[in-house]
Amino acid sequence: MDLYKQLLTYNIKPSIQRVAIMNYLLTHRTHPSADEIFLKLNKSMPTLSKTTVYNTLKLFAEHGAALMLTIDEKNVCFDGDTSPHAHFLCKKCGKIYDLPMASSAKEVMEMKSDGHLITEVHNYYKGICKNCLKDINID
Amino acid sequence: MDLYKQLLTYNIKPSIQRVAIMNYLLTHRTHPSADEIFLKLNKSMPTLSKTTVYNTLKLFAEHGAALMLTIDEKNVCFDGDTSPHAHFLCKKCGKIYDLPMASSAKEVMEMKSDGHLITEVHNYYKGICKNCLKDINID
DNA sequence: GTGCTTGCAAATCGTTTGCAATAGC
DNA sequence: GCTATTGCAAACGATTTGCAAGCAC
Repeated sequence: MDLYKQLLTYNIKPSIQRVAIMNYLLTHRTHPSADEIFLKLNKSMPTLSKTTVYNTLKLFAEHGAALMLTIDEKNVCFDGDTSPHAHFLCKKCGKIYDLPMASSAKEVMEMKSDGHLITEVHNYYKGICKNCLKDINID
Repeated sequence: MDLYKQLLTYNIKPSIQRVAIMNYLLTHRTHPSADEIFLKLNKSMPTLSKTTVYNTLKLFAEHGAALMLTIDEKNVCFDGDTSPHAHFLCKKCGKIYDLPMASSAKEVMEMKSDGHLITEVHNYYKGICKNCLKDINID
């Protein structure tokens, strides 16, 4: 399995659980919370514990294998896509969408960092998504 | 008192508690959490309740009188400065600093919003602040 | 005196911790 | 066998809720 190697490149020892969680992240680009991942995977892996999901996601984030998003004030969410991109949270339906990151956002910010060492860039946008806008217009 | 009028411009009925909390936000630009505000104000207002602090901050955020920041995964923080600017969280000392927002970040993003209606822009940066960097270099 | 605001106590819920059982080299 | 990983149950802590008392116009 390919995910095995991929975890190793991040210096993460692969285990059944870790591979399953990474696989979930990469095949479900919905920016799930730890609880969502647990609930879904628990169906096919009944012995999986919530603790392991939390431990694993934290490990992934620390090793750069996943992004930890704090866009939603209720839950921390996770993203298996670590390439630079922005996120949009719909305040109506709660979905998180990917958006392209403003092209030079990273470079511009390094100039404006005021002497701080920046290691993470998070661009969050909030509002009403196009699907919810549609529903509102119909009303 | 000036804050009285200011709250009214946001359609917020001023009360002793609300004025005190807004005053704290405007005189302490440290991006405090609800709990921090409560602990500080409680000294001079012993009857103030934590519930009121939470209610008030939520009200402020809904009326655009303050920003609700989710940069820190532990606590929601609040900012009385509602002008467009970015935030930097130091992973070592936990302090949140203000940074100028990349000049055209807002405009660029409206072009790239993919049909969603954007009402809030949050630019978060994380890393090590210049003061903590200094300490590390001395070691 | 009606409606909004406050404040207390309890509940909620996402997340973390302690620790024993287990798996992998 | 030793070390890292897992999983359960309990703890934790930030935030919310229910509701009664207080305040303002």
